[in-house]
Amino acid sequence: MKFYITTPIYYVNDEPHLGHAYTTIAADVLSRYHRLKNDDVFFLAGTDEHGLKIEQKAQEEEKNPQKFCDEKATKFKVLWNNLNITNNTFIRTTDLKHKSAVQKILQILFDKKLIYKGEYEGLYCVGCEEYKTKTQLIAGKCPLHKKMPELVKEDCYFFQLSNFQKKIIEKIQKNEFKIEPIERKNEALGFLKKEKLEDLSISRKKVKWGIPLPFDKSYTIYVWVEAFFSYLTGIDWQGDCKKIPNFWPPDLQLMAKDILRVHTTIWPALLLALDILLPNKLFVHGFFTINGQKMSKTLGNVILPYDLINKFGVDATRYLLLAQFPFGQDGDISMERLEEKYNSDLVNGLGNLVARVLTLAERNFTYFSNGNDIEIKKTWKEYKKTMKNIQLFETLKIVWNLISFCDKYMEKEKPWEIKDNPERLNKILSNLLERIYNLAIMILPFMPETSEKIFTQLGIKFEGFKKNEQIEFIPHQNLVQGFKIKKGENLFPRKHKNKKTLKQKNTKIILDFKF
RNA sequence: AGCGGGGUAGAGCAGUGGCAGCUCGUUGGGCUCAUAAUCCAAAGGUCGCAGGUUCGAAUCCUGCCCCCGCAACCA
Repeated sequence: MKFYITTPIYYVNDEPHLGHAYTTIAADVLSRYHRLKNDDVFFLAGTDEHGLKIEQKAQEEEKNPQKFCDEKATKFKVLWNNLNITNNTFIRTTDLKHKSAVQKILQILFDKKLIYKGEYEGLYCVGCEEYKTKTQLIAGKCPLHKKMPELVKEDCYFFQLSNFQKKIIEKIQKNEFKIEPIERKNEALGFLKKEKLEDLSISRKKVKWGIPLPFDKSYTIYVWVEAFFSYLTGIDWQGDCKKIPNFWPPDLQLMAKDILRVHTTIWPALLLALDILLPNKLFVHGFFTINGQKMSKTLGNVILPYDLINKFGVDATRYLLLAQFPFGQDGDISMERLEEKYNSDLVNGLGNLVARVLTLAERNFTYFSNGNDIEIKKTWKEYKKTMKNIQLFETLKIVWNLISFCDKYMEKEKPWEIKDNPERLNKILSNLLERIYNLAIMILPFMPETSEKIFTQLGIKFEGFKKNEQIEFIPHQNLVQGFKIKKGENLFPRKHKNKKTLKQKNTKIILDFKF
C-alpha cells in the first residue's frame, strides 16, 4: 500500500515556529508508522516562497528575495533535520521544476478557457502596497497606516473558481474528499454552501517576486494558485495532466485550521479544473495557546522549537508536543506543564520502568517466552485503531497505560524478593521484557532515538516487520535470539524545577501561526 | 442574531438524560528493583451566567457573557 502524506508548504516570511514543528512532527510520526507497517511511504515537506510579503521582508533586510528565501528555507530544513523528520523531499516553490510545471498548468487552464481577462476592484492601501479586505480594516481604515484605502481597479486574469463550487460540495459530502475531524468538515460545508465562491483573481501586476504568467509576462501568478501545486511538483510532476506520478493522490494532508478554507476551495477547484484526483483526506489540527494566551512576538511569550529541543532533547520534544492535547483540537501549553509531563511520563514512566526491569534482568535471568501476552495484544489492537484514526494523543495514552500496567505488575509480583525460585523469576522478567520490547516498537514512530536505545539495552535488534506481517506481539520469531541485557544510561535525565525561570517563562506572550 | 469550535477540581482534559470522572500537581501511608522513582489511599468541583423542559440536566431548550479560528484574492 502506498501512503503519501504532506505538511503544508510553509511560508518563509518568518522563522519556523512551534506550530510548524507540531504539524511536521505529527506527519513524521504517521510516516514512520506507515513505514513500520511496510507501506510505501512518501512524505512531502516544503516551503512557499513567493509573494508580496516575501518581497517586502527581503527588502527590509536588504537582500535579494532569492537569497532571503534560501536562508529561510535552510532554517526549515535544518530544523526538520534536528527534529529527526524523515521527509522524502523538500519542495520549494522557487525550485525550477516547480516553476516550469506551474507555467505549463496555467497555460493549460488558459487554453481550457478557465482563465479569462477581467478587472479586479479592491480597496488598496498605498502604505501597505496591497489590497485589503473589509475584515482587515478597522473602522474602514488600514490599522497600520490609519488611512482610508482607495478603491482601485486593475486589469487582471480570473480563474473560474465559481464553476467548481457545486462539485466540491458533492465530493465532500460523498466522502471522496474527506475532511477530518468532523467539525472541520461541517465548517467547510458551511461556508461552501452559504457563500458564493467568486472567481479568483490569479494575476498580480505589482508583485515582482513570483512566477510570470506564461501567456502574459507582465503579471506574476498569485501565490495560492501556484503554491498548491508543490504537492504535485514535489513528487516530480512535470505539469502533464496525463502523466500523474504514482504516489498521487495524497492519502493525507495535514494542516492547521487557519488554512482550511483555501484547501477546500482554491485547491480542489484547481485539481477539478485539470481533471486530477482530489486528495483522499485533509486532517485539520488546532492551535496552541501559551498559558491561555495566543503566542505573539510582540508580547514575547513565544516558545521556539529550539527552546524545547535544547531543554528536553529531540525525542522528548516530539513526545511532549503530541502528548499535550488531542490532535485536532486546540490546546494550551506552558513550559511548566511541559516540564511536569517530561518528568512524570518520560522520566518516571518510561525511563524508570526500563531502568528497574533491566537492573533485575541484568543480574541473573534466562529468557523464555510464554508467547501470548494479553496486555500486549490488547495494546497493539488499540494502538493500530487510534493510529488509523490519527488520534495520536490517544495512541500515546494507550501506550502509557501499558507502562503503568507493568509498574503495577511489578508491585504485585515483587521480583526483587524472589530468591529461590528461578523459574518464577524468569517468567516474570520475561513477561516484563517482552512488554518493554513491544513498547520500544510502539514508541518508535514518536521517539525513534529512545526506541533504538531500548533495543540496544535489551541486546536485541529490531529490523522492522516483514511485508504483510501483522503488527502485533510475535515473540517467538522476533525474540528468537533472546535478550542480552546491558543496562545503559537512563533514557531521560530528570529535570529539577527552577521556579524562578518558570515564572519568567510564564509571562504573557502570543504567537502568530500564519503560514 | 455570519460560520465552526470551546468554557467541568489548582492545571490540562474526558463525560450528550440516571451516584461528577481521568492525568498531573498537593497531602498521608506502604515498598526498596528503579532517576526522591514506584504502589495504595485521601483532600480538592455552586460543571461560564440566568431562566426553562423533565421524576431526574454538565448533558435537552431559550437568552446572555468570555476565549480561539474562519469571514477568501495577506499567507
